[in-house]
Amino acid sequence: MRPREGAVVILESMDRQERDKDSMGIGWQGPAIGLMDLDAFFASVEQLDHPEWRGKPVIVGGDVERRGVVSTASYEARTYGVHSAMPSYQAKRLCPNAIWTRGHYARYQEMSRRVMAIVADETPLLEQVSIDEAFFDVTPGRYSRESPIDICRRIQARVCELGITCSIGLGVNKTVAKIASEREKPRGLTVVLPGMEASFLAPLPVKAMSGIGSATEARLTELGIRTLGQLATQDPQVMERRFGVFGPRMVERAAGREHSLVRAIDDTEEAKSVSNERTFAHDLTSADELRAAVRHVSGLVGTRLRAKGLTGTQVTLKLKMDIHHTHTAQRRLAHPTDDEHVFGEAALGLLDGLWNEGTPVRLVGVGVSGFNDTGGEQLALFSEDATESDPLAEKDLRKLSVAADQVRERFGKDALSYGHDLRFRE
DNA sequence: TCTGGGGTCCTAGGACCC
DNA sequence: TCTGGGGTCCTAGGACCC
Repeated sequence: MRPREGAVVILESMDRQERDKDSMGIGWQGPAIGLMDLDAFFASVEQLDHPEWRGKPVIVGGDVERRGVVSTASYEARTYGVHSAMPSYQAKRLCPNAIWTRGHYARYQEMSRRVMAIVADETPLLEQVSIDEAFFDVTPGRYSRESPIDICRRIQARVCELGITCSIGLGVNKTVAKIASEREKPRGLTVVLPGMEASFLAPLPVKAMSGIGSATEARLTELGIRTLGQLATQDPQVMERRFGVFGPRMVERAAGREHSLVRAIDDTEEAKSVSNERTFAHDLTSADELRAAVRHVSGLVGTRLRAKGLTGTQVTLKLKMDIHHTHTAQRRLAHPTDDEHVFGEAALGLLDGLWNEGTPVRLVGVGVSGFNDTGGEQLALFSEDATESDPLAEKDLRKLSVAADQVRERFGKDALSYGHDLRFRE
């Protein structure tokens, strides 16, 4: 796959001569931050792996029957109006002929690692922000004297060789780079030259800036603030009273005055929490079903904790009754654990406080956090909980969990299930 | 036949301590 | 005749991101 011709958009007012000077790497003043975003990433990998799907609408997402949503739509599917986070039933209506797949996450991760390795090879300082996005620092003179624009072009060309494409935004800070990357997609390179950030940002709606979602957008609209230009002229103190620490930061970022640091992060950085959740095709209403679901989801979390070598002391139970009503409860454990028999029982203990028998539940989530904590030892003195006060039984149950991991590892994740797994329909 | 699943960060209120 | 105020920790919920 070749980079598209003519997709470079340089937002500036320099004349030709100035631009040539920049190509030699001496024209860029100040920091140069890039944001690389893979184009329709999951769908593109599917099209790479299934040549017969190329040029056709492909949707990676959940089943209609399971109340799923679209994860990624290929550009062909987008022409029908399909986009990420759209309920699958809507997408199916808009584009009945689309090719559907639930996705292959391990494969996306593998491709992601190869892309990130390319970026890391071009500049030593990168901050991976998700599976398909990374900031990188190409400030002239810091790691190389080369033009930042040339480095971006080369990253795009090398990613293309993998069979997928990316878009890049380049500017003096992260806010500008991120918004620029969305300007021209797919395969775009949008450069906001130093000094141009205020005029680049000013006409854009506030929601274009990451960190401003629909709730903040609504509150800003109430104040008559619709564009980043308007946001940039607000009194930081007034904004702090209304929006907390985020207020003044919004103003700085909207004005293009943010000073960003690219923090070296890769995907091996330790997570702060591990959680799984399941939405059910049909709401759960009985205590039996619900308890079985909590145990099942706890098992998913336990397997991942053990694979990552993490033990935590904080367990969270999450129940979603309907789209607007979600409740969570947390409990601290006596000792760090990675065993669902321990934290799963604690999660079941939280159930009583959150749920009244008969209330329909559409989603059950279980999370474990507190990975650098030794646990609430003192509190354990008062624990009546059998699994917590009988260390021998606890150890035996963990052996069972590890054995189950190994069976699933060898024979597939459906090879083994506990009795409670059969008590509800996922 | 009406919106997933994986995360992070911030805030507000209550408990508790001094 | 009586309840301030600061600090810290914990918990629940909300906003946001991809």
